[in-house]
Amino acid sequence: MAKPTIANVAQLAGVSQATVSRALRGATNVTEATRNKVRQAADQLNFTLSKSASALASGKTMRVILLVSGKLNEWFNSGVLQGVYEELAPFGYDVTPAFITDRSELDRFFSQLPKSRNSDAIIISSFQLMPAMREQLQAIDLPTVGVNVPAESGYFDASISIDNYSAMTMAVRLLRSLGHTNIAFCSDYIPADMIYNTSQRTQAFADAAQANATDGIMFSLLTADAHDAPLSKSDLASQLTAKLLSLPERPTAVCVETDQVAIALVKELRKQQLNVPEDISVLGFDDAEIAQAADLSTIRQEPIELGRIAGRKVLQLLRNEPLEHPHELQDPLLVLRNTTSRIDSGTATSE
Amino acid sequence: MAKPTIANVAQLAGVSQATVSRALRGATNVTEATRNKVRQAADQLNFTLSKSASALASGKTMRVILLVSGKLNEWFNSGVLQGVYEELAPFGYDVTPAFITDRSELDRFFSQLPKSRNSDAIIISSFQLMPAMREQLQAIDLPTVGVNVPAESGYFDASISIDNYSAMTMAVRLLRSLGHTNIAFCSDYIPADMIYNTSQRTQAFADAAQANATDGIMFSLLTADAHDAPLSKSDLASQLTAKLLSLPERPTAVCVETDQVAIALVKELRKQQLNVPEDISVLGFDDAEIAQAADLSTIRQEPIELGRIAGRKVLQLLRNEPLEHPHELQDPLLVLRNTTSRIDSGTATSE
DNA sequence: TTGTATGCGTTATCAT
DNA sequence: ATGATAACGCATACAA
Repeated sequence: MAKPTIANVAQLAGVSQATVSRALRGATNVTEATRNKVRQAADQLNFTLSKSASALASGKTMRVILLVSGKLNEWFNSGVLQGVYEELAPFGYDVTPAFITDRSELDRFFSQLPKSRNSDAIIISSFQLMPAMREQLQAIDLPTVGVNVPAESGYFDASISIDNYSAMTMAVRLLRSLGHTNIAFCSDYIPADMIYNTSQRTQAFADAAQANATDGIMFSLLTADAHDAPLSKSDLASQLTAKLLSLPERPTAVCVETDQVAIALVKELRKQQLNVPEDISVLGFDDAEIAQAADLSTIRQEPIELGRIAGRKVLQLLRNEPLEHPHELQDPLLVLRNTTSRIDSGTATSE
Repeated sequence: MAKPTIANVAQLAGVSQATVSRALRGATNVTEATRNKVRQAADQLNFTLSKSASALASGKTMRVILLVSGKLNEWFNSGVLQGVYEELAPFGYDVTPAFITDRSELDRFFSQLPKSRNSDAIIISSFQLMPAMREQLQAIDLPTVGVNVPAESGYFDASISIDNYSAMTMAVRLLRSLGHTNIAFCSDYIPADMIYNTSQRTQAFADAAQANATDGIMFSLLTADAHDAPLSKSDLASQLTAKLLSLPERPTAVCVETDQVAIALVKELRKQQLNVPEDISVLGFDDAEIAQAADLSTIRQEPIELGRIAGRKVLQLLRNEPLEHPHELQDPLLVLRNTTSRIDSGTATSE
């Protein structure tokens, strides 16, 4: 038989279509006896329910969209996907990933979003909230949960984000207690219409600097210059190194927005005859696999866990369960490895 | 309006439902004038076609399943996903990832596979062909393309795989021409019912060894012992190091099945006072991001490209286009960095 | 080129 | 607990 339908199963089992439907979906009001009959018949015919037909009839698509900024194979994004999948798959939900890398795609996606009846919920990861998005976001009647999004509630039904502010505060405190009094923060160049949430770290660092400004600590903010094309990590690193070394007083510690850049920076610094961590401490952000391989001290993010939490929130929303804490912040974790150390007093001035 | 249907659009545009359907899907037999009318009406109503309804009516789900072994956030898998997505998304296909980590899941998945009418095609990545799978695979009437699967055709309509044999041959040749005459291959422990295709590399190395056995080169195969739980990479590395150093004659070069393990091995070797690459060369496999960060010489695999090729094959299959070369092998690329070097004659004997 | 009518495979409402 | 039947929203064969 080419493609058995529910009718075939019903006939073979000697019951009605409705009963087959009920039996196969595990509805309560079916005798175990008939349920077994039906199951047997279904097995025999190699039958499974058609998701499309179910979706059409029930209004539930059993799919949730995961929209990420940047490519699907990026460390953070693929981790979130994994986490989301882990939570949703057991309940029969498919997760449909979508990714967006530039502004025009973003606009197009969001302008279509409110119309879409092709998923039951949508998870949005690591997007800055652009004005244009806000309207669209509110126009969606689907459950919407954010991952690593600005915590301003009202746009997402729920969200889970890394607490960047707490992270940078911890970082600054750590470096201070290691004796560092001249700390820099390196951020990648971020175009104005870009979408990543990482720029929040810059702000968080600035705030932390502000909070510690009184006790004579020096802070500097280093950013790569704008370019047409995105810089390679090593070009970026050498540019940042140059800026670092041309400061009036060379910092003894550097926070870097991303492990990748941090590692490139360490390489570049060593090339310039600066010892890491003896002469200068470097602290990354993420704790991706490479951080471990490179023995980089870093602030850990856990994308899989974020994805799981997001997945669970989706499930609750879908069941109309009230969320105790719709918007959560996750505390980051400092991972100390081999690129940070106590300041070597005496070496701290200049080269 | 809650959820506009095609009927609403038809009414607003003053045409029939059929015309709306045709216009919106870009069928040829529609006047540009009416198409515009329809588009306008659709925009105004915030209407998009329901995938479920389309799928039901047309028999095309516009989705393709990507099944991978191991987690979605693994380097290889997420790369393949990205590549597949890049090719399929522009044509309106959703890609639905699914992953499988153990044998029982695999059995369940494959036993359900033939029945499923929930996707138009299926891409299967990095699975060893188990006997049980073969039947199921043949029972599927969906287009099926494999990524990094054994090249035995007949089970997949198309496939694209890394040429492991060629890779290992290249690796052995390279090491030989660097003067190495005692070469080892390190593989992770792979349970008998496991699914990864990487074990093929072991075989390929054995074959390459065979082919070069005549001219006095020594080969050894090192495998981690079986354990209940999978070993951590560093535990694995220290175990392999121990085996390596307890060989009658210590090899001067080692191929390692995976970058991750290779890097851990390098660390362990250095801890044991062996200089890499001066005393011993290490060659990884994959060229994941960590390989670059760790300056590891390695054999490059390009998962994104593999995914793209698989995606294109799916598209062709879906269009019933004949494939010139349904089953392709991709030549690997040697990437020389800082863990391989010419043998230091004289140091080559023992520690 | 456009309209009419039917069917796609389920779920859900209402009976029984 | 089970059965009959009307949606669900669209695509397509056929007619005009």
